[in-house]
Amino acid sequence: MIYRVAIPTPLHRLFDYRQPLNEPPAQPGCRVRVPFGRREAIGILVSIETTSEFPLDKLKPVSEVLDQTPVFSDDLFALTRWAASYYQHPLGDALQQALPVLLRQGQPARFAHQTLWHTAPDATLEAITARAFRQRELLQLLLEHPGGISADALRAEGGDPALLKSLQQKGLAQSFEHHPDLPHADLTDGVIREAPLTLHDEQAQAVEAIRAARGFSPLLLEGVTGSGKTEVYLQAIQSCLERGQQALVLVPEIGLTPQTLSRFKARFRVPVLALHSGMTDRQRLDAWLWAREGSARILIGTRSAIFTPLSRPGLIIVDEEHDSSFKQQDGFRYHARDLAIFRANQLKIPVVLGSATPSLESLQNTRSGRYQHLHLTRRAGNATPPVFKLLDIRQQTLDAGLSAALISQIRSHLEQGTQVLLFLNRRGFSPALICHDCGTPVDCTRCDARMTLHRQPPHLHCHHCDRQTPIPRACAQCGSSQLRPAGSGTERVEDRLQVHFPDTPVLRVDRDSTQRKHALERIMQQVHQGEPCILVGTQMLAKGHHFPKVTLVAVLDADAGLFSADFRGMEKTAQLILQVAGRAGRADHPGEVVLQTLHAEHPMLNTLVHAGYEAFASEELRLRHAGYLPPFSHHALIRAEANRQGLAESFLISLRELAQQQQLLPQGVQCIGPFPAVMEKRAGLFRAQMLMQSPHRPALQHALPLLTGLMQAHPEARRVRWSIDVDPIDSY
DNA sequence: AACCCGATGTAC
DNA sequence: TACATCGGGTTG
Repeated sequence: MIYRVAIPTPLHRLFDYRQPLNEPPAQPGCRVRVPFGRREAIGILVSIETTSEFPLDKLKPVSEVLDQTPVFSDDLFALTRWAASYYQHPLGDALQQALPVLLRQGQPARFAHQTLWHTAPDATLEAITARAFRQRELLQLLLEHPGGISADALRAEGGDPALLKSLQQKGLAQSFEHHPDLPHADLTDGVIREAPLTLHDEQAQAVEAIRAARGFSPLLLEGVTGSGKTEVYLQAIQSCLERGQQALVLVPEIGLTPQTLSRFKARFRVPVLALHSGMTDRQRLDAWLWAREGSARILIGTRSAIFTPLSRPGLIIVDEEHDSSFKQQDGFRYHARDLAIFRANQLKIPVVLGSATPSLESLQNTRSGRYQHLHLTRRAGNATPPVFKLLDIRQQTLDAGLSAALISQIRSHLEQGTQVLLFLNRRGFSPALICHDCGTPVDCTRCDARMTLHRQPPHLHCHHCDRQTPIPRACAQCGSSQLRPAGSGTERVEDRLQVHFPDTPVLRVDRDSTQRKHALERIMQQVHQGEPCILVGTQMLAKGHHFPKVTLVAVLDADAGLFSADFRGMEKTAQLILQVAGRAGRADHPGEVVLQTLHAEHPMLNTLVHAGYEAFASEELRLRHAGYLPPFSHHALIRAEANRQGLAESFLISLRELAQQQQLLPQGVQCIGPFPAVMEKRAGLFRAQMLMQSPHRPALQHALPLLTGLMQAHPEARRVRWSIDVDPIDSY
């Protein structure tokens, strides 16, 4: 028998091994330890063959089969294999990434075992002489913990675990292996702990539609901020739990706030488990095992949680489905939302995509009838929607990005005793440091980019490659000492606001100000006390948190994404603006949203703020259709990078020529480019890209492995690093 | 990718 | 002479 094994390497092929002697055949989906070159690797057994293309006498035997039962169930195996093929990623690497870290490292697929100690059934304190008072102390502690206690916990309570052996020899203490209990495993009285909220009409209809869904049913839940999407999720999950099934909830990277988790835990008695980056590898493996055995009933996690095994799957929810963090941006570039659709189809269960600002892809899927469209247009609790205003800043002098009109508006809101939120998606003090005598900016030596000036602490920082340098005292070009900051980031806005409003706290929220542990928590605590304050921040502010006392939201640079080279720029801008706007005002305080813009007549901005997201999306879809852009065509972006200029581009030109000579591109598959990346040099590498486009997804899918084959065999591939991004969401 | 090998460059 | 760096090759 020959084992065909997928090994985590960048190689797009599998490797054959001999079955170890005197061992029963292993099942596909099991991990195997194999010799690989001069090292060992852990691979996944993909199939068992009777023949090999490779000379039989050169096959090495598998060193060890690591699993009795496969770590890949049939459905997860199929999902991951499909994803590897769809995203043109080597199977071995894709399979590895679908597993928890400890399983990748070859640890057994078992729960953590802890050795606990307890007393023997008839042990009493009198059995120990008063002279052995340390042993008596220890026995006393054991008697206080009839359920068992670990050696470490004994030490923490002042006992000496070294004496456990003596107690054991006297027959007074015993050790046992403990498999940790699943948290919140309280199933005595049904699944509900806390009564559900009363639904308004639209919510009730949405819950009903999800409950009525049978088999594979994709639903798009489009609900404005504050319309109660989460309550819809909770009640849909309730039905799923009552049928004895499990629910998988995917959230964006920053979306997994403790509040979200505690809301699920407060509602249900069933075990709710989170899967996120803050957990230890052991915690993640335990959660994976609990999900697989079916005892974890609700799984909430980010992108990679789509690969969680479920024994009784009933419902998948993707919250904030438009969020780009569902797409992995390097290596195995899968989109968790799209894999969620695949998985729901495979498992024949409903999948709910929820968002206030759905992606155009999902909206188009509702139009074509593939997804059912559910709407929540009303805000819960009579909250009024915010009022939008485009603030024309043409010919206005700006003070660190703030117009005089905005400053006076901030003042009037603060005087009413409410809070203000300013959004600027640019951290640091200023995005450039420019010589006032000769006009030369300080550039990053490794990127085609300006260095960003930071003042807290003072240094220059390249946001593209992370290079940091001290602030130069003179211009490298002309020697002048007149280096001045140009433009403003959050630090500078914070500074100027503090000058304008010396008596009001100005709280900056960005990656820099929240690096220290609990820094963000502390800021949030201050905001929630409700005193007037000004929040200044990047997109960190736009997600997750709600600020009921904020009555004014201002987007300082609404034009930032308006004219980007990326055709998705407008969509992303609209989603971000509405997301930020949604932070403001609840119930009694109607919110006001001010967008500072140089393009107050911009048709799309006007459609967005005056007619709403659906109207905006219709218009944007019309433009995409006219331009043969996604979702009306499908893209795969071939990226290449090399350490010398021109190499990456010539590699792609050669690829294109080879593909055309060999007629590898089916009818309708168009090749656009190659062209240098928008920022050609980044982190010392010169980058180029070529776009493959087709109105017909299968045609594109047919061409991609052929292109991959060409690139792998290409002699230049030694000097050029290439990758394929299927369904890219940003070019760069 | 991780690892090896051989050729060439360079610090001492 | 010892070592670092680069290009090229291999993985069953």
